[in-house]
Amino acid sequence: MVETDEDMRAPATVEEFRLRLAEVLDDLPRRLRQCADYIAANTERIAVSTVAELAAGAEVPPSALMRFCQILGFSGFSEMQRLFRDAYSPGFPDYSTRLKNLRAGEAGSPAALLAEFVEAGRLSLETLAKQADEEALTRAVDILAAAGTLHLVGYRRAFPVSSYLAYVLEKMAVPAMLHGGLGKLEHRHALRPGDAVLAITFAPYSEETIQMAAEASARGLPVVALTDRMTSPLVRHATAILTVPEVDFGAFRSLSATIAMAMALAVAVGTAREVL
Amino acid sequence: MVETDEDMRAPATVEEFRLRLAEVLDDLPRRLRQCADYIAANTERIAVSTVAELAAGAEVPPSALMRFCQILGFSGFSEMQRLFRDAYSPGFPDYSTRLKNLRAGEAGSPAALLAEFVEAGRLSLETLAKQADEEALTRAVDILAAAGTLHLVGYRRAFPVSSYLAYVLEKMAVPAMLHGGLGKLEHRHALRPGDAVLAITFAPYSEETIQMAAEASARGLPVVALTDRMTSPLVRHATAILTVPEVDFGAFRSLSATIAMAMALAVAVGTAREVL
DNA sequence: CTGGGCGTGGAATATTTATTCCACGACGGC
DNA sequence: GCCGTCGTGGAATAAATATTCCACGCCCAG
Repeated sequence: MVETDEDMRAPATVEEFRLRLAEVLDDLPRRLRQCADYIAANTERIAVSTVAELAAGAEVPPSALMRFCQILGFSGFSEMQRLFRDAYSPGFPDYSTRLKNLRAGEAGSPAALLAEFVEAGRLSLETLAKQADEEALTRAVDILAAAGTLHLVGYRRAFPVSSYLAYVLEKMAVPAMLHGGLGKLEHRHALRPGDAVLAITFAPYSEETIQMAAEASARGLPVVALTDRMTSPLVRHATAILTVPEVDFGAFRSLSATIAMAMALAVAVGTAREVL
Repeated sequence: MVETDEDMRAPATVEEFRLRLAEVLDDLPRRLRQCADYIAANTERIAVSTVAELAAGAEVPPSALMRFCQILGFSGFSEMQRLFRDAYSPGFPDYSTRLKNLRAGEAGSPAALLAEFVEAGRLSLETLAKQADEEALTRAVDILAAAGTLHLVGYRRAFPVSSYLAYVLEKMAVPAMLHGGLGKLEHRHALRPGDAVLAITFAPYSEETIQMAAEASARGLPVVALTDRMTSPLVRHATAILTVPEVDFGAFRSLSATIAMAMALAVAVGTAREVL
């Protein structure tokens, strides 16, 4: 029973545990690697889970997780768990308590800011869930699924959303073209018959986006608008209108709801097109 | 089997649990009273202890504690424990499974998809609030506030985040340079002494981002990593590490938590710099 | 006192959970 | 292309843990 190249003693603190984890990470076979990843991402759950639960989370059989514990230097899962159970400090039982705690820090502290953004995002999502216009969404999907190339238009704050859409659509093999953002390039001539435009803008609305939408609608191309309210200047040019309620924190917008909407749109369009 | 004067259903939340506890406290025989006292004082240990351990703590035999659980309305200790384990970290282990089914099941009406993305975002944000590392966040802010130009590195999925950061930082008059994303330009030579790098990447990690971080750290520049887990290859090059838990489904990631973190970072850095 | 009900502890049992073990299969070196 | 090694998953087993059950004794009412 030689201790080949493995460290014999088990980590005694959570910190040691992390180090050990990083240490072994590189040369680990597939399944054990999965364990390491999952455990690293969910360390806090070790204390309150069973082998079976963690193994399921990591998508490995329990025996793999068992071996993993041993490689880390523990005699088995129980020993590893004991480490985390002992170190278990009540943490923060539930979301609202924790949020209060974060906010309580001096105003403007990074943690307090984080709390505000998290809350803003959550509120936005909740509102979106309540008041989403399903009909408009379905219409938008139909339009985009039927079109040739999709033109994604979004400047400034909307650019992160449109660029993400471009990425996701590409993954789904949907032809899409990203306009706006960096190079201020004029792609107007790229609009071709059969194409559709997905225009994204929020107050204060960007002129370029509105013009693009206007141009497309003048040429008879369908325009899907993703914007903040029904009074948006985009509305007059749009064939389908999706509004997302976004709660701002100061001048800063969380984008959570917008991205959720954009993703739903993208995936729906992607699957609809696959079928065709 | 009459339910004399006892409430039949078990508490469903920690709050309900506390109420129930206070409610029964008064008329309780000696041993059960001891249980109640001990449990009230050590509620947080329930999630990570065995019946025997808690019983020992309360100085009662296990069977007494057992009866106590039942009086509270639970079927037994296990059920009570489950309440606290779930409260500690809400189960999204089965979440990715849910999304898989959604795709496989061909179900996805656009509205259903939207609901899923909303839920994923909400979950991500809550988890972020619970397990954010305040210390690391503060460190990251200090580093970035003290630096010259900030280099934002994020390809693919991370690009929306870094581009949003670029936008916000510009608004706050913080000198920042956006790398990666579209033009595949090599900006490596742009790194200058006194600068700092904010690198963003998630599994599967993009090679370019890691190289950039490596380069910076080799030159002695501080690197802040915004990534998904502690096993990220970015970790070895980073001066400060921020991890965000994001419910993730192939290419479809809600990004809510990531953006919340990024925004908090940007605003904190912006205000810190103003003061200087 | 004395009988009945209730609280009690501990021992027996059921159940869950961890851990070991081994046969199979892939992979790489010879 | 064969053999040895190593990774793997699942089934068998061991251990821990929860849960039930019952006999005893205290206390109070009659």
